[in-house]
Amino acid sequence: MAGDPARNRMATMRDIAAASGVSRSTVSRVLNDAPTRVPIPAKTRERVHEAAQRLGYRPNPMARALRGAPTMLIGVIVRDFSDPFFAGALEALAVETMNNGYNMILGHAQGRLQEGVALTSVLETRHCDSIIVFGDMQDQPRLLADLRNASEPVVALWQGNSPLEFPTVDVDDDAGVIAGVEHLIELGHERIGFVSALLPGDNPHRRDNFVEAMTSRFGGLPEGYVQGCPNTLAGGEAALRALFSLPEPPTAVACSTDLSAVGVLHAAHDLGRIVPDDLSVVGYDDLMFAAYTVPALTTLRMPTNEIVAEGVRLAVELARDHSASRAPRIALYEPSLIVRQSTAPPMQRSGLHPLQQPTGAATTEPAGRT
Amino acid sequence: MAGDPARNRMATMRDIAAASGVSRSTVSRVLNDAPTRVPIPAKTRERVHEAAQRLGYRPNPMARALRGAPTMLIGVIVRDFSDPFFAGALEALAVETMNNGYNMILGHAQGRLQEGVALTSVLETRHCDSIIVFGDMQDQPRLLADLRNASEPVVALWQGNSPLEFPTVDVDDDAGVIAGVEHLIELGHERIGFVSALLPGDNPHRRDNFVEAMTSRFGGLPEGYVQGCPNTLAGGEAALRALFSLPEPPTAVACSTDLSAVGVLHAAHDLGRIVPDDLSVVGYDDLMFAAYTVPALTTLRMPTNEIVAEGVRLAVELARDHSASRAPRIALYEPSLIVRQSTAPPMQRSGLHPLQQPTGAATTEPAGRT
DNA sequence: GTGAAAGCGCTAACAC
DNA sequence: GTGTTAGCGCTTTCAC
Repeated sequence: MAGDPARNRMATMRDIAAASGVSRSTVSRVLNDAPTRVPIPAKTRERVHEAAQRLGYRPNPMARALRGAPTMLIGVIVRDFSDPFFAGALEALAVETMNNGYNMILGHAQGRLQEGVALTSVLETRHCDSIIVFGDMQDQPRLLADLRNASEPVVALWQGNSPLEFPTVDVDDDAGVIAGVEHLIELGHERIGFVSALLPGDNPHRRDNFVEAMTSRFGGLPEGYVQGCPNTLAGGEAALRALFSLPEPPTAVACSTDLSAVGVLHAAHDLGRIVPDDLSVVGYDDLMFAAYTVPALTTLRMPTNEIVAEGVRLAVELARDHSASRAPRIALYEPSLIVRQSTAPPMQRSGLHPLQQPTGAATTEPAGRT
Repeated sequence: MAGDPARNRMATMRDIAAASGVSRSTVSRVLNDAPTRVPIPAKTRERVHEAAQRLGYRPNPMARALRGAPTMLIGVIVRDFSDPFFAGALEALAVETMNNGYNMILGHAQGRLQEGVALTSVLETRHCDSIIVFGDMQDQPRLLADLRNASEPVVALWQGNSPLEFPTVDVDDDAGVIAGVEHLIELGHERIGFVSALLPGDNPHRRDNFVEAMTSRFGGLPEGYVQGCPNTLAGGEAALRALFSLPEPPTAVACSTDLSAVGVLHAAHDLGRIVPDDLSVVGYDDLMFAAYTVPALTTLRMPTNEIVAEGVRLAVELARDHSASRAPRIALYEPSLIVRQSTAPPMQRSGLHPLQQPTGAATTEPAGRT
């Protein structure tokens, strides 16, 4: 009665060995196509495979891992994926890890925790072959320290301008911000404001690039032209209201994220300003929604898939090749400007005080089907 | 020379035993606070703990799992999280699993594969204590069959109207659709169209509810008033264009997702229709962006956090209590209507052919700060 | 050509 | 009070 494997138990090599009349080692050799000095006869292989098939055998990854085999798991630590940009990048990551035969195990570094999170509370690391850190973690010193000491290789994506501690893949924010500003300048704008949506823990890298670009171009920047805000729709909204309450508001606004840019568009609409006639807006990220805002948003698109692919490639390489260099280094990818309907030359009414009402009738956007 | 543990190796119980002069079993007992007949003296415990601390000991989860201990991993199979709704729900899931002391391991059911995906290619299941399926998987029969046969308990969230095969938590779509339609009817609308954005593999549940509600209310529905489309911004856009090319277009449109509703708003704007004056729009999902569309979208909000919490609770319960019932059953949660600025009473110009140009000057939305 | 045996790190039943 | 031992499922020498 206790002869065959209990109905509920997963078939093991022992079961196959019993069923096919060979020993466990032979089963292992056959199933793994292990190199063997003298070939195992086809008949034996046949029997083993048949039994494995019939019993629905699947190797136990835990037992393999215990013997040092890779778990084929990549740990991903994410700071905050309510951010729609990260949500999109995360999907790319899921697909890419799968294409490499890995699964993704997700840890969530909730920013709210006071003292800082320990790695082990975010991710049971010893499951993973390597770790990908996703987003800026500068306000999680404890976590970073744990990562530094982790035995698994760590790869960082979109680390902002955190100090370079791991092999890193990121977007070239200098080039992106400059491309956005250049675009506005070419259109004839000079009074260009900046909405600096701060990701939690992020240093204002994009903002600094903006200030530098404007300073080197125009020799300076009016007081109040850079507005910091949280990276939310409401944040962008508030920032635009602040910009428009300046004595001489900008004719164009560059935003450090599309999320804040959508808030800016909304606020402009509320204030009765027509985009792009009264105000040009440039975003950053090219979220899915950017093409469908009213009007469609001019923005910077990062090569997200390439960045993610390179990150996964690195993570896999470091996991496989224990001797590969884990030295901090960075690979940068260029964003590209996507021009849509939210940018146009400034209207010629330089003398007009910006807080005066704009002309009464709103003009309809050009339909612009893409 | 080979005395102390190799520099690079993770400390094991054997090391602690050696360092503190006790046996491995004692170490295990102390570290796990195992119930013991005769108490272990505080001094011994002290020594063991100290050694563990000093050596940076952390238990090897693989070894534990091999002995049947839970892995504290919940597998999550997601069909498509480019859908912003799923992205949001996924974050709730990540937080909730962490709050329960679990990590989430993510598998992505890529719809593109011809034959259908096998569970094992999506998720190395034997890592997980239980599995949560996220979204409708009807077009993945192979995957569903594997799930049915899986030894881990399976919980389904947002399964649409797939046949009930697992313990399931979902939103009450009947109530949601009816609430949306009732709202439009109360405003005075009678010509109400429906944009049925189809999630991949989804049967048109929300659509059927709509048709039923309208039929029972008005005795029928004009030809072409239900437009199917893919669940994308472009899909919603195309659907609205189709509705407006009907001889008698609707004065209001209910959409089965916010994503399509944003496309509808965009298309209305392109067509020179003012929302809500010329057209009322109701969405479904209350995406983060819904409050910031132009104009802000009236929509249905699901109690996402509650649904997710219940799903995780179930998954954890089934993982812990092997004898708990895994019988298919469903828990439904009610969505609630969020009224914003995209709905209003229809304009009184019933005779006007809807393809005539609307009045020339666009009227500015009421600012409506919330 | 194949089997026996050891051991990965941990736990639990059973000694002493 | 604590140590010994066996075994979770698998791989891998080594022996026959």
